[in-house]
Amino acid sequence: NNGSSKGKRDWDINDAIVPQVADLEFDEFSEWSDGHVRLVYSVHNEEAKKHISGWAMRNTNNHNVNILKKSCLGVLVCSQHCTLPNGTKINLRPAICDKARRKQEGKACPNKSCRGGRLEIKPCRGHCGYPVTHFWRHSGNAIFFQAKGVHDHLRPDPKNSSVSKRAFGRVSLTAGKANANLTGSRSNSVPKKSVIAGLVKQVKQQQNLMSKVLKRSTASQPLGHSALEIYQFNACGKCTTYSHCTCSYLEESTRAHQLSQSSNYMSSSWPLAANVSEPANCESSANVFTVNHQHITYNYPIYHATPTAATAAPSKSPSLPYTCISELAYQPANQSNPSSYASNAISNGSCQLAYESSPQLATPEPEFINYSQIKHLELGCKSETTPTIKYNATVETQPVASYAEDNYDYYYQRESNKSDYELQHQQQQQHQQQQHYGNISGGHAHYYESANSYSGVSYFDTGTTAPGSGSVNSGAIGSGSGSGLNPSLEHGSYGSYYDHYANYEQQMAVAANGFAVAGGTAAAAAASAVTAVAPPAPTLTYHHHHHHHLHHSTQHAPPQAAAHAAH
DNA sequence: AGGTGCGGGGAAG
DNA sequence: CTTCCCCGCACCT
Repeated sequence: NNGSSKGKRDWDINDAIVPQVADLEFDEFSEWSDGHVRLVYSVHNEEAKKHISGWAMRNTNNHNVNILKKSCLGVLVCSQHCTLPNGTKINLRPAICDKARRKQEGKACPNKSCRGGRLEIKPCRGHCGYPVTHFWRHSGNAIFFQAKGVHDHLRPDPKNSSVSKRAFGRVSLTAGKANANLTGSRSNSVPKKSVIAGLVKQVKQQQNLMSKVLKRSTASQPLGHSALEIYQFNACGKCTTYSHCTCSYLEESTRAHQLSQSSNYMSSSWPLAANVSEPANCESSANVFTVNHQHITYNYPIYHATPTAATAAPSKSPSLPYTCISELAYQPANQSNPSSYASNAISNGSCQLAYESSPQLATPEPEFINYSQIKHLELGCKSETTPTIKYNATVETQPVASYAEDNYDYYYQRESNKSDYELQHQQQQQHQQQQHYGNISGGHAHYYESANSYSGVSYFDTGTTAPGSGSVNSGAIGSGSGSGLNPSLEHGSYGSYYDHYANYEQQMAVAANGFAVAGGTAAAAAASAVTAVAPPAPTLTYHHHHHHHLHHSTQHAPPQAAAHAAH
């Protein structure tokens, strides 16, 4: 379904209304989705239900119960960047749990031939210098997935890989068979393991201290890299901030990126590297970090994906790569050839998205935007000057379906990323006389087991544009969990699983009634169904202290919702 | 023990 | 005031 089903992906995770997706059009689960991907899974998709990813994604609290946001933790690499016998690099999956991850850091490199290497996090900065983020949203019979950013690191090995086991399996630094093996093999060069252990301990303590002291300032930079350093690795070298970097991004760029990254990863490699100095340059395709510029589009998708927008979207030439929205807005679609991205990448200053350089783990973008409210942003990015968006936008303002950019499929249809990356990975492996390690190649399907009884669904809309939404109004709450469209979707034990957002959607549908019709019968049905309810316009608010939920001035969605909103 | 998600609360801008 | 992230908790595997 690469690029094919048009309209299918004409949505953004933040849209008030996400399109309904026919059962037949659900995507196959993508464990390694990379790049700007939007996928729609069935609510019956076990992996999707678990929000699984091959990447080490950790939950980041965005105080939006309707959209789960996760950010990439990167990979664990050897501080010495040693090479395994098979020619690959240490590339382990960081533990999701903070505590566990902390324990991982500083551990001895599991590579027997490595001398003194220790594991350290190579943070993901694939999204404008920030970690790649994944968003999950349950709606109707579908689970919407959206990824932002392109991982600037290799795929981590599965947790149960041999290397991983050696690294983390009950092996302490001072004792244990595996460790004994490791240190034994290099004992001739390394004086005493106790020394290593001591060093590691030191490092760990230092890290702890650092994290204590510096806390937020280093939060997103576990290794204590300055914003400048990050910049050097992610910005184009021309722009003073990410905000200003207008390097564009193409599908093809991913490949280039991945490949170059791979090689770079092999040779130089941050964070250890003393050659951190080499600033990425847009023009230089050779430069690993050049491609790291996913920009504004991530945060302010060009699309306003309402059913209408989706269908009514005029088909502009899918020529432009990822660029600042402003560029997209202003540049004529003149290059249908992705390979030209390099040259295209240099446009400067048009985008002024003001991502502050403050280190943050998660992406700086607004968590939940009613894009109907921020149409203008498409031109202004997140400009400092522009008062920007108000996230407490209300339904009063109608979504505008007129500015849909149909470059979407081109931009966001990133199914190819996967193969791109695999390509890269493969190449790397072949490049080094690939031996075994079948488990880290694309070979294995999912190293997560599917559980039938998973009940941890949190992000669920009964809304969408799905028809037969008799339960829409009261639905999404508790038991029924919505119109029987998803019988298997139980709301588990987490009390807060139901969707106000759904209601919001409904109301948006009402508000947008006029144009929603174009969305098709389904949408229309939903819209009209809701119309009957005619709920007061809910306010999408993000400032109710930390409870960024939808607040409905009144409830047509009684108890739970009320309780929830009561926060 | 680790993965996952929720949500409080502090901190920064 | 808004936004972000750390951290602890609860629950699950």
